[in-house]
Amino acid sequence: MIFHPARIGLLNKRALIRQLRKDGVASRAGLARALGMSQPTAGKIVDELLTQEILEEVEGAEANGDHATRLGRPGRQLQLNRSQPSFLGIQLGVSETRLAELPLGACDENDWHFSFHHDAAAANPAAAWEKQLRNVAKQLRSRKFLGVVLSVPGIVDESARRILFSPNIHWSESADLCAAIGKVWDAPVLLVQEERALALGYLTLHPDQEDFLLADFGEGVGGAVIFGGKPLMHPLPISGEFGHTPVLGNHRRCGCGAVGCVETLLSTSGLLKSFAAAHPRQTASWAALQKQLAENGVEPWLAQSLDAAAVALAAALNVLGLRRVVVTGNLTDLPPTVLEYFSGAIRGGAMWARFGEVECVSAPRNRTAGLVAVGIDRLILPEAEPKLSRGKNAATKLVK
Amino acid sequence: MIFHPARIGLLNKRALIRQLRKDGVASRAGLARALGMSQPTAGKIVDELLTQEILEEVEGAEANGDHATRLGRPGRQLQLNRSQPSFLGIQLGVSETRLAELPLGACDENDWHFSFHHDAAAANPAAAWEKQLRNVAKQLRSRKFLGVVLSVPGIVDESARRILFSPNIHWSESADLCAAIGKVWDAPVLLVQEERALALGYLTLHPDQEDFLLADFGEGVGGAVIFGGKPLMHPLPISGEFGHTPVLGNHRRCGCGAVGCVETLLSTSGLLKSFAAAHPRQTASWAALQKQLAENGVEPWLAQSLDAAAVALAAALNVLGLRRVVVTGNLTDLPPTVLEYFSGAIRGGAMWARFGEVECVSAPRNRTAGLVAVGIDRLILPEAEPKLSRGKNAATKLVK
DNA sequence: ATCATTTAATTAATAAAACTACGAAAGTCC
DNA sequence: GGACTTTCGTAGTTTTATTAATTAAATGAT
Repeated sequence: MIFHPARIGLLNKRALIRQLRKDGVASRAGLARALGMSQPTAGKIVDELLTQEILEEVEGAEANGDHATRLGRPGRQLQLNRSQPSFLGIQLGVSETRLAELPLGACDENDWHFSFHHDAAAANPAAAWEKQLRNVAKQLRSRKFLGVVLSVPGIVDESARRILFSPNIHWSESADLCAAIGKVWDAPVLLVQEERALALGYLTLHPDQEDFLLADFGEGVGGAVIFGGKPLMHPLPISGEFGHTPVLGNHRRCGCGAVGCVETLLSTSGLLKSFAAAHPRQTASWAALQKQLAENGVEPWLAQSLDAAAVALAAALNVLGLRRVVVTGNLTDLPPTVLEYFSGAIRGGAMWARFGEVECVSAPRNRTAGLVAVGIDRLILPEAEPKLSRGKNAATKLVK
Repeated sequence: MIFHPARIGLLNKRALIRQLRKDGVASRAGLARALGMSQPTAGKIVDELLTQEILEEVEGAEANGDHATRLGRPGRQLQLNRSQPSFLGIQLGVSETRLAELPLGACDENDWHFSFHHDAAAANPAAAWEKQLRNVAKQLRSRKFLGVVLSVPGIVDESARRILFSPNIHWSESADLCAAIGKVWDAPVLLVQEERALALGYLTLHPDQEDFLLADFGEGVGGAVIFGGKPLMHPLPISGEFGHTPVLGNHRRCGCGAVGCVETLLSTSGLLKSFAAAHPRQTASWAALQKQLAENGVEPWLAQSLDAAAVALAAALNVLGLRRVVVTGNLTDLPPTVLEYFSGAIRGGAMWARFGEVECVSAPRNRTAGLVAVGIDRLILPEAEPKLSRGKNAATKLVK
């Protein structure tokens, strides 16, 4: 990326919004201080964002943060616009799609306003899906959005907005869901890999934690890395996929086509399968599993699976130089001893544990916050368009 | 990092030098084209770098690259200064230290001009080392360098210039080697983790390959990641350490304090140990190992070790979204079947192998090129000094 | 109640860096 | 030798952020 003056304004604007997302509420002066820019600059950016209705002034708010002062003229506090929905968030689940109208600021809670079940038996599931979308569209208060953000599990090419591989929602691979959404709502459509959205959601709610690996356990097992406060982006449309690391000695077939993946052991169905194998007489239900583990602690079959996943995670931590794992999904829904064991196993393999603390925390899934973060990053602040800069000189020359 | 006009010039200068390192030789116009900047800008930057003697004009050279044209006024070709050494490179090995005077451009070959063995038995090994440095200094043609770059194996805090942990050169941990160098040569001293230097060296010689994981096998086992043409930098002073990922079922003690690390299986000594265990009657020498493998192919004991390392690497590839592994060190010194087996094992665990090509190539170690790359990046172009920008406003305020 | 103090926000002038446009220089091709 | 093409440098413009100075709005002491 080449920098010219016309571009750097955007970068500072981006930094300011990011800071404001961290602080929640801040004044022009506070932002300037935190970012190391001059007050006139911060003021000018804020004014611009106010006219765009991306920010709004907040009345009764007091300055928070370290620099809380009582003296002097009080700053006019600012926040990301909460008064109106800016984005439409859509979560494509395995059997269900959920939708929510999302304002730019403050979506701590995971309240999805609409949902419908998929009709996988339909002749054309994608068409049926689009029809249900239209149905929802009628019920929405707002017609117009800054953008629509769709989160999808599996392997996703976010820039090309294509679903490359989705073992549990196969029908979504051939369908161009973004195009379908574009037909229903007249707004730019963004596609996000699900775990990346979860990681960004965690980041929004814990803005101080700028480096971690999020590991999500559900129908599948996957993850995402936040590195320096930003999602680790990748040359390939694949990343965070520790769940498809093979476990030596494990021979279960995985949905991805390989054999022995971590996912076959620790996905919901994988856990139940192992549970059933270890306790043939019990009903292999999630409730029974919870009860069994609550009574007996981490049984050997589970310990082995956790050890294997921990090695894959530790390998990633060691290579990336991270020290924090955030666990979401089904593992957080089992007795706490399970997560304790898992934490210990990760620490055992993470090299940094020999020098300092390695943390492994559990967290609820925070999709909405993540979807908003994606929308802000990619729509409000169209950061890098290297084509634009490069194309102007290089491309025309080449054509010629 | 906050951007103001005074800063962005550096970024473009950095981009230009990087491009020139890629191309080897290029004209002002060619650089402007490649980088998408205007010709006046490129010209101005080049002029500045010429007066600093970082670049030099080259006489008889023809334009190379895709855009080779015969028409029009021929461009004056430029290259990184080769006519005089700019950096002093020092490689701290286990038993030996090697030194080389390095020009900015063109150090394809690994010719080290000076070397000496360590006196580990000395009462004060660090002082003995410094003395030997002085000895070398007398023999050097050049007294004055832009900088001295020291590469060290182990765990290194590059910004603090401290060696935190070096299992094979323990005496280096307590000694402040950079300070010692600073006493001998009056120039800024940079510290680089060895594998990172190797990775940067590979990048210099293969500038088109911007994303890969380098895995080095020697006295220890370690690696480094190049991500988007830059070394993946890390919040912790630790990264690339796939060698210290535990292998389930392996109980060898590792120099790092843990048990079962990959390194205990695939370091030179680890390989010989396994070889000896598998063939008690043979002499456990490297030559014997080579011979045995050349005759018998990859034996089961080796296959197991390679499989384990491959899983750790695959986990990292999957999480990072990479598709290329560059192998250096002792593994490249064994019969080719070994690397073939290893490649296959990595492909088996790398998820991208199900969708496209995963490459695993071997390469010689290229330290000198890496040391130069480090010197250029950190000395000639002092990129990010967030303190500077931030401190001016924030710090003074706080003090006050 | 008034005034000094402190912090916030705005305005004006300055500096840095990149861009476009134009023209001179230095080759090739006919 | 002239037409053409490409390179390189100069001049003037634009964008952006900075510093310095000014106005605004609160607290606290006399």
